Amino acid sequence: MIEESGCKSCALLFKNVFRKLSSDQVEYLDSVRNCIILKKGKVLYEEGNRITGIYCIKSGVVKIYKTGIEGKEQIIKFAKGGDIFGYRSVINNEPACTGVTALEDTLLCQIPSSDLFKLLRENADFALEMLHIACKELDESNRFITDIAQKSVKERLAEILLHLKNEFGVNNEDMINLTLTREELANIIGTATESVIRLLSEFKTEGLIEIHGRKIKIKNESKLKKICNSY
Amino acid sequence: MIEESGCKSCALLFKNVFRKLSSDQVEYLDSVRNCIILKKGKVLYEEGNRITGIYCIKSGVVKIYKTGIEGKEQIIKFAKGGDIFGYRSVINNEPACTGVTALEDTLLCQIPSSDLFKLLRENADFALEMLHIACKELDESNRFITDIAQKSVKERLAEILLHLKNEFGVNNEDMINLTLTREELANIIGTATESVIRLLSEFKTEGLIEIHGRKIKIKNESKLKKICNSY
DNA sequence: CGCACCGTTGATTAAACTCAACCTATGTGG
DNA sequence: CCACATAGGTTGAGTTTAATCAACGGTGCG
Repeated sequence: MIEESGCKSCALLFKNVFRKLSSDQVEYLDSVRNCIILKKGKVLYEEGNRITGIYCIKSGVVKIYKTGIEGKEQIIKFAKGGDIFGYRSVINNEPACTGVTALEDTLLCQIPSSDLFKLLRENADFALEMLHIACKELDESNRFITDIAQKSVKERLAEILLHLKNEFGVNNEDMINLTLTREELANIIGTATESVIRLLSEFKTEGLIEIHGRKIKIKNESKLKKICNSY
Repeated sequence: MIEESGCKSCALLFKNVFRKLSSDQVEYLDSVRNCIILKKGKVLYEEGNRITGIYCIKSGVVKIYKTGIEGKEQIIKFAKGGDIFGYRSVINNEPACTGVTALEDTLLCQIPSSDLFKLLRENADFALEMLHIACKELDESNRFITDIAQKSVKERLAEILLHLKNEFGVNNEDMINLTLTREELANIIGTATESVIRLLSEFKTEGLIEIHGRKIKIKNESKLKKICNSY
């Protein structure tokens, strides 16, 4: 299962932030990283923990969330194969401002902070690429603010379904390749679980989606797009 | 009014991102920057515009906002003396994802993109500092998401008043040093203008704040903090 | 003067939350 | 193997919150 052949032969190397590293640097990365297997449902770290490096996902999916009023979870984003996370806390040398939990069995590598800084200092292209990623996330967060502040729950749910399809794709039955509980869906768009349930069944009644347990298939994408008012 | 003595003698140089530059680099910065005076109410750029460099504020305040449903403005943040903005679009080489308008007469410098990249490439400390700033903003945006998603309008208004006091300070009469219209306040917290008006007068009735036109004084900070459930 | 913008208030409506009950599947310990 | 607990899902009723619509007053400016 864990064919740990090293970063050099990692299929994701050429797509992710580390593609800017020299081959010597990739070898260095290989020598300092730690591999972690995180079983579905397991917590990698909690908000407020000190973390000692950034994480890079080889396979699987995690949710990244903040804990708000009375412990209510607010999902900020997901990370999947090739994505890095945890860099905000490392760069700013602060405790984690989010918690991370696996949604599927997940294989990840940790790169210790000091080694990350070493690489950032000796490779300007790599540093620029990191900056790139941070700016991209910033953009996404700002869009999200606008959406939550201005759209109705219904519009947001339609949008998040389209977004999940886009980000995770579909399986051979056209089902979105990420299964979330109703509560998790609610914790993305910032609403109550019951509201998600009611709206999902409304979408289903209108023939926009198909539901099989936690698997969702989008049947009428253009109508969903009309509902969400953007995308 | 515009004592343009150059970056080297800019009082803000030692507080902002450029403090990591060498003195040669500061001189270079000085030679490539463009100075802009932006009168109160004037638009610097609109969402979707191509911008040719990043901006650094010498004095004044601008609001940075996205345009959402039916043109409704969503204020993402403010920028004041020493702050930089516009770097997201420059770094990612994309059209501006926000608009910028002066809330007061504002003096700013523009640093052309190519010169920014030159400095980022030749000075790792500077690049790290930029990364730092981006990560800090990312953190703020994520907190904001959680707030908007989970808090009531009342809680959010209380919070933003405390936040504005913190960020802009108060004048000799204890009034918050930033004057916004009721609509602008609504466009920060994502609500209707009328709701802001009603809640402000409620806070006033309860003796939490004092209102003189657009000037607001916080009279009972601890009670406001209780209302906003954090801070 | 008259227009435009801002602020305010009241009445009404609509959206979404909360609470409560109940059902199902799954897993656990006796 | 059964009894029970737990977690997730669903539905209905009632309530709360906040948006919308409408009217109106004040202020400043060309």
